[in-house]
Amino acid sequence: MKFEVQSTDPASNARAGKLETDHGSILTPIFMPVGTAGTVKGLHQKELDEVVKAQIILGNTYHLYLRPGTETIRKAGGLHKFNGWTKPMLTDSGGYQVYSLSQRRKIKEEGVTFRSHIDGSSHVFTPETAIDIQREIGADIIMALDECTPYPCEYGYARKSLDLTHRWAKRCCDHFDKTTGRYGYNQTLFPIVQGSTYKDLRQESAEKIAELDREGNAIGGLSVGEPADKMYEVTEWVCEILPKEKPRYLMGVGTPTNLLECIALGIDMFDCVLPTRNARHGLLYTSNGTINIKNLKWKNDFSPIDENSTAHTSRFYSKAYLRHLIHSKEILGAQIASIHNLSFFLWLVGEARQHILDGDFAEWKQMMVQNLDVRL
RNA sequence: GGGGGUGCGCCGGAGUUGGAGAGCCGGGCCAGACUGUAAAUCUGGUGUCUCUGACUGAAUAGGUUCGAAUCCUAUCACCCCCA
Repeated sequence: MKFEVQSTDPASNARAGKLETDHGSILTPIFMPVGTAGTVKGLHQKELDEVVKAQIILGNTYHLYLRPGTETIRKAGGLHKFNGWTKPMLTDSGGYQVYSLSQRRKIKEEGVTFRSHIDGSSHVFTPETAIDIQREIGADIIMALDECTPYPCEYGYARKSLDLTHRWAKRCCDHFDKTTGRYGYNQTLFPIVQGSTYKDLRQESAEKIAELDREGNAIGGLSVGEPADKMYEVTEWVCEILPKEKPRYLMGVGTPTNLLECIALGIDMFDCVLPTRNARHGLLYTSNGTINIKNLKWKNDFSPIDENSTAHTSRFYSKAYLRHLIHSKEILGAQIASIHNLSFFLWLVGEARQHILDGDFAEWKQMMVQNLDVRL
């Protein structure tokens, strides 16, 4: 993998870059649609590529391991072959499930034991098996196993958890370096900064993670319920320490405003379920604000969903029709709304990149942020 | 035309066989939530008002009774059977 910072914004820490993988290059800053189970819910790969213009998508180790199972993905020839997405992919390690499925897991030094949410069976994920499984899934960028801590998190627990995450990160790196990709292209491993909302822990973590000297670094444990200002503050502490010449990935973030604020702090990569999940639940993002398309006020509004959208479906179909589809729980509604939101997110980071290249990102961001959180 | 039955919430169902319903379940509807996806999910609201409390309410109009959704009479609507 190669990463190059192409331009830096004069008035902030925002940068535009290019990340090259064996499945193609990624122009940053970038938003990565989440496709947990090997699919970005509701979209064909063709739509993801040609309409949404996604450059890289996510998969999830825990979910793919449980279903369809590692063996099936190996037999398919890797996840790219299995789902037909030929561009770059990234897999999360299962570290987020340590947080989201906290009722169903036990953490030990060796690793995490999950009780499957599908059939209740027990499965042990260690740093080593997390790497092995991700080698078999075959994403271009794979993640270290970490513990994503909740918010709020007591200092004592955050301290203990952070030390474990660091030991796991080291084991992930060691195991990664002893193994190779099985499908003939390169993979790269990103370790993850943790430390909850504590400055000393975050700074220590950023230093330790940077010392591992991988090709890119991630920030985890944010967007778990803390106020947005706290998220920005932590991101700022960490970005000051993580090397500038390597990509910085802020995991699980976020809203359009979150994206712009964190790009300004020096983040290059984002992923989040918000655009797809909220789309299915009827919340649409536009440059003028958000729309709850289920609201009565759109019942007879036959204007386009978003005349400024890059997606033809959002210019073609009306608000009233989409409202009807979502209300009726019609599959097409989820599809149109998901295409809409993802198109907007990809448009937004593309615009951000262009404004960084043009040198007026900071002003543009200030203007955009005024409207993004308005409820239309 | 004759006989029998049933009527309460926006809809469907349950329940109430003289003793305190603004009241059960589901749906609909109206809102809200959602951030490395156990999520096409979850939460709340859904008679009226001057709203920490009141008022009205069991098809409609009367009647019996201390007390009626429940019993009686008439009317209306719907369903079933017979002609």
